[in-house]
Amino acid sequence: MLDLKLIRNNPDQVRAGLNKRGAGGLIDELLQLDEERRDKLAKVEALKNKRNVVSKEVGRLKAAKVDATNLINEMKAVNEEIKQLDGIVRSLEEKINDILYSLPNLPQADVPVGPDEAANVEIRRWGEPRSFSFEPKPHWELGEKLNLFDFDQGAKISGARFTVLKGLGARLERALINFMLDLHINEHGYTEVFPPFLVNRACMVGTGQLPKFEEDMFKVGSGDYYLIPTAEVPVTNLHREEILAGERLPIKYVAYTACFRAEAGSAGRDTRGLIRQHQFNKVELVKLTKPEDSAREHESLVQDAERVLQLLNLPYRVVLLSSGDMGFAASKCYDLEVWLPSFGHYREISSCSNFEDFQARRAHIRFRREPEGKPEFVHTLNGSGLAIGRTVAAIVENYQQADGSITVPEVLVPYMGGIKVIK
RNA sequence: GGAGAGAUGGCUGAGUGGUCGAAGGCGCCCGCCUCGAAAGCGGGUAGGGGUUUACGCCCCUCGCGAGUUCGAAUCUCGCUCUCUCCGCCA
Repeated sequence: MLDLKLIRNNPDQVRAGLNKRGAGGLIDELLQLDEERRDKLAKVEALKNKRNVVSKEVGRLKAAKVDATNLINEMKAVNEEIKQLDGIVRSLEEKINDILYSLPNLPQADVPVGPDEAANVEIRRWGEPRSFSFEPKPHWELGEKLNLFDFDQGAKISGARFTVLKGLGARLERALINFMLDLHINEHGYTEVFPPFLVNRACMVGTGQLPKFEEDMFKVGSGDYYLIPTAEVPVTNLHREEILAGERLPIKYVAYTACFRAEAGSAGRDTRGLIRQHQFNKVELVKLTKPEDSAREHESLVQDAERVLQLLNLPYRVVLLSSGDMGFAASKCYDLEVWLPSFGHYREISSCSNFEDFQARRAHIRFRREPEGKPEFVHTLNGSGLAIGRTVAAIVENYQQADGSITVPEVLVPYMGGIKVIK
């Protein structure tokens, strides 16, 4: 959520920023509603002040056994007026909040401007895509042949976009989860968190999934529960409504969770294989930082995610997303794209975003620099480190042999119980 | 699921209709004392919103939401959460 005071004081700057994302149209309406609200608020607060003063006077008169009927009757009339004005103020606030909650974050100055991924900028590449002496097969073919995944059974027990992992396929999934967690915990200094996979609505609003993207979420039962689309939601919201001591920052969490996405609007895309599933596993990195540190922490978060691909020896590139391709809440976002031989190009495997204070303002996550200092909003960041299913796909495809077997990346062998080849 | 108890500031804990945003204690901050520290002494110490060049002033908030009243932390109703006991259960 953007700061209403910032919009009030710098409407042109905000409008320009939002226009980079095609979302600047509501600012004038917002300003008008804001002005009207403040006008009505001043009126109703003056009346409330009068009520408070007179009520105290009534108390004094009664204590002195003096009749106060006139004052009481006068306040009854004032109360009617307060009630009416309060209603107007509340409905104006609802309209203001509806707009504020629907506005995306402002892009940072160095974010390339453009409507979609065509404007993204490649930052760097690591590793050389392997040249095959044979025609490389897609991961779904290799995996089904080796009995690592079963797409038909996934469809039978659940539906489209669900997959059953079996045998060494399930083992590989679990090995990757443990490998990534260990790396980030032991070498990158993150604290492990294992959160619930169901969260309440306030969490979803806090990180920006709601109210705008309800159709992408799975809602559970009659209650207030949502299946998490990413660990970002529960982990960032750990500190919702809190004021943290400044010396605790930066806070760095790593969490393995399953993730659940309705994939509304993705019908027909990536229908084969592990690339786009309703349920997938992911190891997620989350940081809470002081505002002045978030840019630096963003870069180091990307490097922490890159380290996973480097250790797995998977070729990848880092892409800076354009203003139009970034997620709703992001101010700046790097994607890590891994080389997939079956596609013949790079494919997103991690998304590392700096949200600045956008989520913190929604979720009321603040900190105090000094013990007596004023609370300020933290900056929140997160990134996949990495998406497990896409990593499995990348390993299967990049490590495939002519005979259809898969070499296990060296760092994973201990996590695979010493198995070096999947055949 | 059944029965009962509770929810007040960073923590603890008073407060059952009026001057209470809230006593006391702890913690924290500033000062005095000290070579320095501790102890002691004095003062300060919630969040949000509106307004103001500023000092300041005003409004709201005692789990959340309604209601009664001129006036609610205090009374009424609903909800959420926590604790104890029983049942069920991985």
